[in-house]
Amino acid sequence: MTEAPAHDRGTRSREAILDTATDLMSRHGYAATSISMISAACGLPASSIYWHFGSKDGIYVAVLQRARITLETALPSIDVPGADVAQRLDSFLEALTVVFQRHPHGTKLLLGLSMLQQSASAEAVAELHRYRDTLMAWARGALSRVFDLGDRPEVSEELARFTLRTASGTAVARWFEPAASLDIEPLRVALRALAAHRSGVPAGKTPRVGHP
Amino acid sequence: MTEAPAHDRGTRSREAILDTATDLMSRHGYAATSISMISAACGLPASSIYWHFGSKDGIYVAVLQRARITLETALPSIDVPGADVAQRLDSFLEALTVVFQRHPHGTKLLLGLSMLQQSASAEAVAELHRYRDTLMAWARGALSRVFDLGDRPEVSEELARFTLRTASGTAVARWFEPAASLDIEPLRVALRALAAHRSGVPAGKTPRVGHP
DNA sequence: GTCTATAGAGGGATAGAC
DNA sequence: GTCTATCCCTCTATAGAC
Repeated sequence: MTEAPAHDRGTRSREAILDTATDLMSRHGYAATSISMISAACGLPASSIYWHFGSKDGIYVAVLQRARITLETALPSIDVPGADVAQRLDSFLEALTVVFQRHPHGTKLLLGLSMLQQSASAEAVAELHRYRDTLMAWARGALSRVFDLGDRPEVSEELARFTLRTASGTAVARWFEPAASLDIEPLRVALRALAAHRSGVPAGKTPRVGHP
Repeated sequence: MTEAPAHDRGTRSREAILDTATDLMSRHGYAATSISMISAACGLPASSIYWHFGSKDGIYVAVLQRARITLETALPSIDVPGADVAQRLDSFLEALTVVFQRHPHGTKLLLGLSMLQQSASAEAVAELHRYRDTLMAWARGALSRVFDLGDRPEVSEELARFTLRTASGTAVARWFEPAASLDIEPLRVALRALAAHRSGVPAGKTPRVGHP
Protein backbone atom coordinates (compact mmCIF):
# COMPACT_ATOMS: atom_id res chain seq x y z
CA MET A 1 0.00 0.00 0.00
CA THR A 2 2.66 2.46 0.98
CA GLU A 3 4.79 1.58 -2.05
CA ALA A 4 2.15 2.60 -4.52
CA PRO A 5 3.72 3.80 -7.76
CA ALA A 6 5.07 7.22 -6.97
CA HIS A 7 3.46 8.29 -10.20
CA ASP A 8 0.00 7.85 -8.71
CA ARG A 9 0.69 9.83 -5.56
CA GLY A 10 0.08 13.12 -7.26
CA THR A 11 -3.03 11.89 -9.00
CA ARG A 12 -4.46 10.54 -5.78
CA SER A 13 -3.81 13.77 -3.94
CA ARG A 14 -5.40 15.70 -6.75
CA GLU A 15 -8.52 13.61 -6.53
CA ALA A 16 -8.63 13.88 -2.76
CA ILE A 17 -8.46 17.65 -2.98
CA LEU A 18 -11.21 17.69 -5.58
CA ASP A 19 -13.38 15.44 -3.43
CA THR A 20 -13.20 17.65 -0.39
CA ALA A 21 -13.48 20.85 -2.41
CA THR A 22 -16.59 19.53 -4.14
CA ASP A 23 -18.12 18.63 -0.83
CA LEU A 24 -17.30 21.87 0.95
CA MET A 25 -18.09 24.18 -1.94
CA SER A 26 -21.42 22.56 -2.65
CA ARG A 27 -22.35 22.87 1.03
CA HIS A 28 -21.04 26.34 1.82
CA GLY A 29 -20.70 27.98 -1.56
CA TYR A 30 -17.55 29.16 -3.26
CA ALA A 31 -16.90 32.33 -1.30
CA ALA A 32 -17.48 30.73 2.09
CA THR A 33 -15.09 27.88 1.37
CA SER A 34 -11.50 28.75 2.24
CA ILE A 35 -8.29 27.08 1.21
CA SER A 36 -7.55 26.34 4.83
CA MET A 37 -10.87 24.56 5.19
CA ILE A 38 -10.05 22.36 2.24
CA SER A 39 -6.53 21.83 3.53
CA ALA A 40 -7.75 20.83 6.99
CA ALA A 41 -10.42 18.52 5.59
CA CYS A 42 -8.23 16.64 3.14
CA GLY A 43 -5.03 16.64 5.18
CA LEU A 44 -2.78 18.21 2.57
CA PRO A 45 -1.10 21.56 3.13
CA ALA A 46 -2.27 24.66 1.35
CA SER A 47 0.83 24.80 -0.80
CA SER A 48 0.07 21.38 -2.26
CA ILE A 49 -3.35 22.60 -3.23
CA TYR A 50 -1.81 25.58 -4.96
CA TRP A 51 0.71 23.37 -6.66
CA HIS A 52 -2.10 21.31 -8.18
CA PHE A 53 -4.57 24.02 -9.06
CA GLY A 54 -2.76 27.32 -8.98
CA SER A 55 -5.54 29.35 -7.40
CA LYS A 56 -8.86 29.09 -5.65
CA ASP A 57 -10.59 29.79 -8.91
CA GLY A 58 -8.58 26.98 -10.48
CA ILE A 59 -9.96 24.57 -7.90
CA TYR A 60 -13.48 25.69 -8.69
CA VAL A 61 -13.01 25.19 -12.42
CA ALA A 62 -11.51 21.75 -11.87
CA VAL A 63 -14.35 20.77 -9.54
CA LEU A 64 -16.96 21.80 -12.09
CA GLN A 65 -15.12 20.11 -14.91
CA ARG A 66 -14.83 16.81 -13.12
CA ALA A 67 -18.47 16.97 -12.04
CA ARG A 68 -19.55 17.48 -15.62
CA ILE A 69 -17.43 14.64 -16.95
CA THR A 70 -18.73 12.32 -14.25
CA LEU A 71 -22.25 13.35 -15.13
CA GLU A 72 -21.71 12.81 -18.84
CA THR A 73 -20.47 9.27 -18.43
CA ALA A 74 -23.24 8.52 -15.96
CA LEU A 75 -26.17 9.86 -17.96
CA PRO A 76 -28.36 7.01 -19.15
CA SER A 77 -28.76 6.51 -22.87
CA ILE A 78 -30.94 9.02 -24.64
CA ASP A 79 -32.57 6.03 -26.31
CA VAL A 80 -35.36 5.80 -23.78
CA PRO A 81 -36.76 2.27 -23.69
CA GLY A 82 -40.49 1.61 -23.80
CA ALA A 83 -43.17 0.63 -26.29
CA ASP A 84 -45.61 3.50 -25.80
CA VAL A 85 -45.43 7.04 -24.56
CA ALA A 86 -46.48 6.16 -21.02
CA GLN A 87 -43.71 3.58 -20.68
CA ARG A 88 -41.06 5.80 -22.18
CA LEU A 89 -42.12 8.68 -19.97
CA ASP A 90 -41.79 6.40 -16.97
CA SER A 91 -38.30 5.42 -18.07
CA PHE A 92 -37.31 9.02 -18.52
CA LEU A 93 -38.64 10.12 -15.16
CA GLU A 94 -36.95 7.24 -13.45
CA ALA A 95 -33.65 8.14 -15.08
CA LEU A 96 -34.14 11.74 -14.09
CA THR A 97 -34.76 10.73 -10.49
CA VAL A 98 -31.58 8.70 -10.44
CA VAL A 99 -29.55 11.54 -11.90
CA PHE A 100 -31.07 13.96 -9.45
CA GLN A 101 -30.35 11.78 -6.46
CA ARG A 102 -26.97 10.41 -7.42
CA HIS A 103 -25.47 13.65 -8.69
CA PRO A 104 -26.60 16.30 -6.28
CA HIS A 105 -23.31 18.08 -6.71
CA GLY A 106 -24.39 19.46 -10.02
CA THR A 107 -27.53 21.14 -8.87
CA LYS A 108 -25.97 22.18 -5.60
CA LEU A 109 -23.00 23.67 -7.35
CA LEU A 110 -25.18 25.50 -9.79
CA LEU A 111 -27.04 26.88 -6.85
CA GLY A 112 -24.37 27.43 -4.30
CA LEU A 113 -21.78 28.81 -6.61
CA SER A 114 -23.61 30.36 -9.48
CA MET A 115 -23.94 33.69 -7.74
CA LEU A 116 -20.33 34.50 -8.30
CA GLN A 117 -21.33 36.81 -11.12
CA GLN A 118 -18.66 39.41 -11.60
CA SER A 119 -16.22 37.60 -9.37
CA ALA A 120 -16.23 34.45 -11.50
CA SER A 121 -13.49 33.95 -14.04
CA ALA A 122 -14.29 33.40 -17.67
CA GLU A 123 -13.29 29.75 -17.45
CA ALA A 124 -15.54 29.20 -14.47
CA VAL A 125 -18.50 30.72 -16.25
CA ALA A 126 -17.75 28.63 -19.33
CA GLU A 127 -17.63 25.43 -17.28
CA LEU A 128 -20.87 26.32 -15.58
CA HIS A 129 -22.56 26.74 -18.95
CA ARG A 130 -21.08 23.51 -20.22
CA TYR A 131 -22.59 21.70 -17.26
CA ARG A 132 -26.01 23.14 -17.92
CA ASP A 133 -25.75 22.47 -21.65
CA THR A 134 -24.95 18.82 -20.97
CA LEU A 135 -28.08 18.42 -18.91
CA MET A 136 -30.22 20.30 -21.40
CA ALA A 137 -28.98 18.27 -24.35
CA TRP A 138 -29.71 15.05 -22.55
CA ALA A 139 -33.20 16.07 -21.48
CA ARG A 140 -33.98 17.41 -24.95
CA GLY A 141 -32.87 14.25 -26.68
CA ALA A 142 -34.61 11.95 -24.24
CA LEU A 143 -37.88 13.87 -24.32
CA SER A 144 -37.80 13.93 -28.08
CA ARG A 145 -37.76 10.13 -27.99
CA VAL A 146 -40.38 9.87 -25.29
CA PHE A 147 -42.95 11.91 -27.18
CA ASP A 148 -41.63 11.14 -30.65
CA LEU A 149 -40.88 14.78 -31.41
CA GLY A 150 -38.23 14.29 -34.05
CA ASP A 151 -39.85 16.86 -36.30
CA ARG A 152 -40.60 19.45 -33.62
CA PRO A 153 -37.32 20.38 -31.95
CA GLU A 154 -38.82 23.53 -30.44
CA VAL A 155 -41.26 21.41 -28.47
CA SER A 156 -38.49 19.17 -27.14
CA GLU A 157 -36.65 22.32 -26.17
CA GLU A 158 -39.62 23.65 -24.25
CA LEU A 159 -40.25 20.38 -22.46
CA ALA A 160 -36.59 20.06 -21.52
CA ARG A 161 -36.46 23.59 -20.22
CA PHE A 162 -39.56 22.99 -18.17
CA THR A 163 -38.15 19.78 -16.77
CA LEU A 164 -34.84 21.34 -15.78
CA ARG A 165 -36.55 24.27 -14.14
CA THR A 166 -38.68 21.95 -12.09
CA ALA A 167 -35.58 20.04 -11.07
CA SER A 168 -33.73 23.24 -10.17
CA GLY A 169 -36.71 24.45 -8.19
CA THR A 170 -36.74 21.18 -6.28
CA ALA A 171 -33.07 21.60 -5.51
CA VAL A 172 -33.90 25.01 -4.05
CA ALA A 173 -36.76 23.53 -2.06
CA ARG A 174 -34.35 21.02 -0.62
CA TRP A 175 -32.73 23.70 1.41
CA PHE A 176 -35.95 24.11 3.34
CA GLU A 177 -36.86 20.45 3.44
CA PRO A 178 -33.74 18.37 2.89
CA ALA A 179 -35.91 15.34 2.25
CA ALA A 180 -37.71 16.97 -0.69
CA SER A 181 -37.87 14.58 -3.61
CA LEU A 182 -38.38 15.33 -7.24
CA ASP A 183 -42.18 15.01 -7.17
CA ILE A 184 -42.33 12.82 -10.21
CA GLU A 185 -46.09 12.66 -10.33
CA PRO A 186 -46.90 16.31 -11.04
CA LEU A 187 -44.03 16.46 -13.48
CA ARG A 188 -45.43 13.50 -15.36
CA VAL A 189 -48.87 15.07 -15.60
CA ALA A 190 -47.39 18.40 -16.63
CA LEU A 191 -45.17 16.95 -19.34
CA ARG A 192 -47.99 14.91 -20.86
CA ALA A 193 -50.29 17.92 -20.87
CA LEU A 194 -47.62 20.16 -22.35
CA ALA A 195 -46.76 17.67 -25.08
CA ALA A 196 -50.44 17.22 -25.93
CA HIS A 197 -50.97 20.95 -25.87
CA ARG A 198 -48.13 21.58 -28.28
CA SER A 199 -49.20 18.76 -30.58
CA GLY A 200 -52.77 19.97 -30.81
CA VAL A 201 -51.89 23.62 -31.04
CA PRO A 202 -49.96 24.22 -34.27
CA ALA A 203 -47.60 26.73 -32.69
CA GLY A 204 -48.91 30.25 -32.78
CA LYS A 205 -52.34 29.79 -31.26
CA THR A 206 -50.92 30.73 -27.91
CA PRO A 207 -53.59 32.21 -25.65
CA ARG A 208 -52.86 35.72 -24.59
CA VAL A 209 -50.57 35.93 -21.60
CA GLY A 210 -51.62 39.34 -20.46
CA HIS A 211 -48.69 41.72 -20.53
CA PRO A 212 -50.19 45.20 -20.56
CA MET B 1 -33.43 69.41 3.08
CA THR B 2 -30.36 69.58 5.25
CA GLU B 3 -32.44 70.54 8.29
CA ALA B 4 -34.49 67.40 8.19
CA PRO B 5 -35.60 66.35 11.66
CA ALA B 6 -32.53 64.92 13.32
CA HIS B 7 -34.76 62.07 14.36
CA ASP B 8 -35.03 60.82 10.80
CA ARG B 9 -31.33 60.84 10.10
CA GLY B 10 -30.78 57.50 11.74
CA THR B 11 -33.80 55.97 10.05
CA ARG B 12 -32.70 57.20 6.67
CA SER B 13 -29.19 55.85 7.14
CA ARG B 14 -30.61 52.54 8.24
CA GLU B 15 -32.70 52.30 5.12
CA ALA B 16 -29.78 53.31 2.91
CA ILE B 17 -27.63 50.60 4.42
CA LEU B 18 -30.38 48.04 3.93
CA ASP B 19 -30.83 49.12 0.33
CA THR B 20 -27.20 48.64 -0.58
CA ALA B 21 -26.88 45.47 1.46
CA THR B 22 -29.91 43.99 -0.28
CA ASP B 23 -28.48 44.84 -3.64
CA LEU B 24 -24.98 43.58 -2.99
CA MET B 25 -25.96 40.45 -1.12
CA SER B 26 -28.51 39.40 -3.72
CA ARG B 27 -25.90 39.88 -6.44
CA HIS B 28 -22.83 38.38 -4.78
CA GLY B 29 -24.24 36.25 -2.01
CA TYR B 30 -23.81 36.68 1.71
CA ALA B 31 -20.26 35.44 2.10
CA ALA B 32 -18.90 37.40 -0.83
CA THR B 33 -20.39 40.65 0.41
CA SER B 34 -18.13 42.44 2.87
CA ILE B 35 -18.89 45.24 5.27
CA SER B 36 -16.42 47.44 3.46
CA MET B 37 -18.24 46.88 0.18
CA ILE B 38 -21.48 47.99 1.77
CA SER B 39 -19.74 50.90 3.44
CA ALA B 40 -18.18 52.07 0.19
CA ALA B 41 -21.41 51.69 -1.75
CA CYS B 42 -23.65 53.54 0.67
CA GLY B 43 -21.14 56.12 1.85
CA LEU B 44 -21.41 55.45 5.56
CA PRO B 45 -18.47 54.18 7.58
CA ALA B 46 -18.32 50.62 8.78
CA SER B 47 -18.82 51.63 12.38
CA SER B 48 -22.18 53.19 11.56
CA ILE B 49 -23.25 49.96 9.99
CA TYR B 50 -22.26 48.10 13.14
CA TRP B 51 -24.03 50.66 15.28
CA HIS B 52 -27.28 49.97 13.40
CA PHE B 53 -27.11 46.23 13.00
CA GLY B 54 -24.50 44.90 15.39
CA SER B 55 -23.00 42.30 13.10
CA LYS B 56 -22.90 41.11 9.52
CA ASP B 57 -25.42 38.46 10.38
CA GLY B 58 -27.63 41.17 11.84
CA ILE B 59 -27.61 42.98 8.51
CA TYR B 60 -28.62 39.81 6.74
CA VAL B 61 -31.52 39.18 9.10
CA ALA B 62 -32.70 42.77 8.73
CA VAL B 63 -32.46 42.58 4.95
CA LEU B 64 -34.52 39.41 4.85
CA GLN B 65 -37.05 40.78 7.29
CA ARG B 66 -37.61 43.97 5.37
CA ALA B 67 -37.85 42.06 2.08
CA ARG B 68 -40.54 39.83 3.54
CA ILE B 69 -42.56 42.71 4.92
CA THR B 70 -42.34 44.55 1.61
CA LEU B 71 -43.48 41.42 -0.15
CA GLU B 72 -46.37 40.88 2.22
CA THR B 73 -47.79 44.34 1.72
CA ALA B 74 -47.26 44.07 -2.03
CA LEU B 75 -48.87 40.69 -2.59
CA PRO B 76 -52.12 41.08 -4.48
CA SER B 77 -55.29 39.97 -2.79
CA ILE B 78 -55.78 36.25 -2.53
CA ASP B 79 -59.30 36.88 -3.79
CA VAL B 80 -58.42 36.23 -7.41
CA PRO B 81 -60.88 38.02 -9.68
CA GLY B 82 -62.48 36.26 -12.60
CA ALA B 83 -65.75 34.56 -13.49
CA ASP B 84 -64.48 31.19 -14.63
CA VAL B 85 -61.40 29.09 -14.01
CA ALA B 86 -59.62 30.32 -17.13
CA GLN B 87 -60.03 33.95 -16.17
CA ARG B 88 -59.00 33.41 -12.56
CA LEU B 89 -55.98 31.41 -13.66
CA ASP B 90 -55.03 34.28 -15.94
CA SER B 91 -55.32 36.71 -13.03
CA PHE B 92 -53.22 34.51 -10.82
CA LEU B 93 -50.47 34.04 -13.39
CA GLU B 94 -50.39 37.73 -14.09
CA ALA B 95 -50.05 38.48 -10.39
CA LEU B 96 -47.32 35.88 -10.13
CA THR B 97 -45.44 37.47 -13.01
CA VAL B 98 -45.63 40.85 -11.35
CA VAL B 99 -44.39 39.49 -8.03
CA PHE B 100 -41.61 37.64 -9.78
CA GLN B 101 -40.46 40.68 -11.71
CA ARG B 102 -40.94 43.36 -9.09
CA HIS B 103 -39.51 41.46 -6.17
CA PRO B 104 -36.50 39.67 -7.51
CA HIS B 105 -34.72 40.19 -4.23
CA GLY B 106 -36.69 37.43 -2.63
CA THR B 107 -35.85 34.73 -5.05
CA LYS B 108 -32.33 35.99 -5.47
CA LEU B 109 -31.80 36.09 -1.76
CA LEU B 110 -33.20 32.63 -1.33
CA LEU B 111 -30.77 31.52 -3.96
CA GLY B 112 -27.73 33.58 -3.30
CA LEU B 113 -27.80 33.32 0.41
CA SER B 114 -29.56 30.13 1.25
CA MET B 115 -26.41 28.10 1.11
CA LEU B 116 -25.20 29.46 4.37
CA GLN B 117 -26.21 26.22 6.05
CA GLN B 118 -24.20 25.76 9.18
CA SER B 119 -22.85 29.26 9.07
CA ALA B 120 -26.29 30.83 9.25
CA SER B 121 -27.60 31.97 12.60
CA ALA B 122 -30.87 30.67 13.95
CA GLU B 123 -32.59 34.00 13.34
CA ALA B 124 -31.42 34.07 9.75
CA VAL B 125 -32.76 30.60 9.11
CA ALA B 126 -36.04 31.53 10.76
CA GLU B 127 -36.40 34.62 8.59
CA LEU B 128 -35.64 32.63 5.49
CA HIS B 129 -38.39 30.17 6.34
CA ARG B 130 -40.80 32.97 7.10
CA TYR B 131 -40.17 34.40 3.65
CA ARG B 132 -40.87 31.09 1.98
CA ASP B 133 -43.95 30.48 4.11
CA THR B 134 -45.36 33.84 3.10
CA LEU B 135 -45.06 32.97 -0.57
CA MET B 136 -46.46 29.49 -0.08
CA ALA B 137 -49.46 30.72 1.87
CA TRP B 138 -50.27 33.25 -0.80
CA ALA B 139 -49.96 30.79 -3.67
CA ARG B 140 -51.96 28.18 -1.79
CA GLY B 141 -54.79 30.57 -1.04
CA ALA B 142 -54.89 32.04 -4.52
CA LEU B 143 -54.81 28.67 -6.26
CA SER B 144 -57.54 27.41 -3.99
CA ARG B 145 -59.73 30.23 -5.29
CA VAL B 146 -58.70 29.77 -8.88
CA PHE B 147 -59.69 26.12 -9.00
CA ASP B 148 -62.31 26.31 -6.28
CA LEU B 149 -60.48 23.83 -4.08
CA GLY B 150 -61.88 24.88 -0.74
CA ASP B 151 -62.55 21.28 0.23
CA ARG B 152 -59.26 19.85 -0.99
CA PRO B 153 -56.44 21.67 0.76
CA GLU B 154 -53.91 18.99 -0.15
CA VAL B 155 -54.47 19.75 -3.83
CA SER B 156 -53.96 23.48 -3.28
CA GLU B 157 -50.80 22.60 -1.43
CA GLU B 158 -49.49 20.50 -4.29
CA LEU B 159 -50.31 23.13 -6.89
CA ALA B 160 -48.67 25.85 -4.83
CA ARG B 161 -45.56 23.77 -4.30
CA PHE B 162 -45.37 23.07 -7.99
CA THR B 163 -45.79 26.73 -8.84
CA LEU B 164 -43.10 27.89 -6.44
CA ARG B 165 -40.68 25.27 -7.65
CA THR B 166 -41.19 26.40 -11.20
CA ALA B 167 -40.60 29.98 -10.13
CA SER B 168 -37.47 29.04 -8.22
CA GLY B 169 -36.21 27.05 -11.18
CA THR B 170 -36.74 30.06 -13.40
CA ALA B 171 -34.76 32.20 -10.97
CA VAL B 172 -31.93 29.71 -11.30
CA ALA B 173 -32.24 29.75 -15.08
CA ARG B 174 -31.90 33.51 -14.97
CA TRP B 175 -28.30 33.21 -14.04
CA PHE B 176 -27.63 31.64 -17.42
CA GLU B 177 -30.01 33.81 -19.39
CA PRO B 178 -30.67 37.00 -17.45
CA ALA B 179 -33.63 37.71 -19.70
CA ALA B 180 -35.39 34.46 -18.81
CA SER B 181 -39.01 35.11 -18.01
CA LEU B 182 -41.43 33.03 -16.01
CA ASP B 183 -42.74 31.04 -18.99
CA ILE B 184 -46.35 31.54 -18.08
CA GLU B 185 -47.69 29.40 -20.85
CA PRO B 186 -46.30 26.00 -19.83
CA LEU B 187 -47.14 26.77 -16.23
CA ARG B 188 -50.73 27.47 -17.18
CA VAL B 189 -51.04 24.20 -19.06
CA ALA B 190 -49.38 22.30 -16.25
CA LEU B 191 -51.55 23.76 -13.51
CA ARG B 192 -54.76 23.07 -15.42
CA ALA B 193 -53.70 19.51 -16.09
CA LEU B 194 -52.65 18.96 -12.50
CA ALA B 195 -55.89 20.36 -11.14
CA ALA B 196 -57.93 18.24 -13.52
CA HIS B 197 -55.83 15.21 -12.69
CA ARG B 198 -56.38 15.62 -8.98
CA SER B 199 -60.07 16.26 -9.40
CA GLY B 200 -60.61 13.21 -11.54
CA VAL B 201 -58.35 10.95 -9.56
CA PRO B 202 -59.76 10.57 -6.04
CA ALA B 203 -56.35 10.69 -4.40
CA GLY B 204 -54.76 7.30 -4.10
CA LYS B 205 -54.85 6.08 -7.67
CA THR B 206 -51.34 7.32 -8.18
CA PRO B 207 -49.58 5.42 -10.94
CA ARG B 208 -46.44 3.69 -9.81
CA VAL B 209 -43.44 5.94 -9.73
CA GLY B 210 -40.82 3.29 -10.03
CA HIS B 211 -38.51 3.30 -7.06
CA PRO B 212 -36.84 -0.13 -7.02
C1' DG C 1 -25.54 58.83 15.30
C1' DT C 2 -21.40 59.54 12.86
C1' DC C 3 -16.62 59.73 12.35
C1' DT C 4 -11.22 58.12 12.45
C1' DA C 5 -8.29 54.72 13.75
C1' DT C 6 -7.06 50.25 14.80
C1' DA C 7 -7.04 45.74 16.94
C1' DG C 8 -6.99 40.81 15.96
C1' DA C 9 -8.09 37.05 13.10
C1' DG C 10 -8.13 34.77 8.92
C1' DG C 11 -8.02 35.07 3.95
C1' DG C 12 -5.17 33.94 -0.64
C1' DA C 13 -0.91 33.10 -2.22
C1' DT C 14 4.36 32.18 -2.38
C1' DA C 15 9.41 30.78 -1.04
C1' DG C 16 12.35 27.40 -0.59
C1' DA C 17 14.01 23.13 1.88
C1' DC C 18 13.33 18.33 1.29
C1' DG D 1 5.03 16.53 -5.02
C1' DT D 2 4.97 17.61 -0.31
C1' DC D 3 6.23 20.08 3.59
C1' DT D 4 7.05 24.50 7.00
C1' DA D 5 7.02 29.14 7.40
C1' DT D 6 5.60 33.42 6.09
C1' DC D 7 4.13 37.74 3.38
C1' DC D 8 0.60 40.90 2.62
C1' DC D 9 -3.90 41.96 2.42
C1' DT D 10 -8.80 42.22 3.68
C1' DC D 11 -12.04 40.91 6.82
C1' DT D 12 -15.13 41.51 11.10
C1' DA D 13 -15.59 44.09 14.91
C1' DT D 14 -14.49 47.67 18.50
C1' DA D 15 -12.66 52.06 20.92
C1' DG D 16 -13.34 56.51 21.71
C1' DA D 17 -13.54 61.46 20.04
C1' DC D 18 -17.07 64.47 18.29
